[in-house]
Amino acid sequence: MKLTEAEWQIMNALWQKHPATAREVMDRLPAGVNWAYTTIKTLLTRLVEKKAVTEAKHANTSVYEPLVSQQKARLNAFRSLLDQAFDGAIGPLVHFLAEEKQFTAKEKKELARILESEAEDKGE
Amino acid sequence: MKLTEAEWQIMNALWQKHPATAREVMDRLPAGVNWAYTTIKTLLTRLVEKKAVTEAKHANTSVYEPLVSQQKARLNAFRSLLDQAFDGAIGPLVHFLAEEKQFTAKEKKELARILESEAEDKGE
DNA sequence: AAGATTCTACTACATCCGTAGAAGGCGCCA
DNA sequence: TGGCGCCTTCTACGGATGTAGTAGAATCTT
Repeated sequence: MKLTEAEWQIMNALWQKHPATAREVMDRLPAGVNWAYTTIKTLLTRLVEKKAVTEAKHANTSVYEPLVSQQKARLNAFRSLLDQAFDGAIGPLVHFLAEEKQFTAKEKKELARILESEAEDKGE
Repeated sequence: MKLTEAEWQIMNALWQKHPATAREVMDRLPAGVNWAYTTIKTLLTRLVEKKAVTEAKHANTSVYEPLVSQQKARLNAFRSLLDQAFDGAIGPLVHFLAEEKQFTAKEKKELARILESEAEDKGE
């Protein structure tokens, strides 16, 4: 289940609170994304076809609900990135993050801390 | 500079060793990617247009060289993922990784260790 | 030097993606 | 009851992407 960029916008809005109507989704899109209402509808329809979302009618209005969890979608996206850009392994990503000045020491420390504690929990 | 999936394959092969000819790139594509020679050429041409790669002629054969470093491309991809799927912040990614059972404790520990040491180096 | 091999440039084409307009249906308000 | 406004479904369309064929030029091979 690969989402396109535009579809991510929709899903992000939908995950925020659902079920939701197309108009609600529209209102929750980030400022700067000024799509026509029908654009949202088109995207939602495509997402329904893709089985990423369900559609239910209430009176004459469709109400949408995510079928794919945010966690799952994130995992897919993360894996794809790993496969595509980091040889499919966490090692190279780690390396990259370590090299990367773009992230603050604080961010890195936080990441490290959480991962560390997680690792402890599971015991090696 | 956004690379498409197919383009990543080419770039990955090119970063491995360069300059390289189209045929060399072809030979280095992962098993399972069995594209026609002309497909590779098309992709390389598009990458040249995008200025992600340079092309130089040696006799009648083109030799290609990446113009965009792997590090840079990775950063772009990583940032895109962050923006698209993780609210543009490292925090949610951290959370996600922590939740995610998909990664072994070992991987997490490694990630943690490297990030930790990096953070130390820079001092907070 | 002729045939085989390999390149290159160009063209092609189906599908996907972003983005939306048009036209018709339904409920609400004056 | 005639609009007004919102909803729906269908259709569209240009540009990006994946994937490759063709034809002619250059080069190697014997």
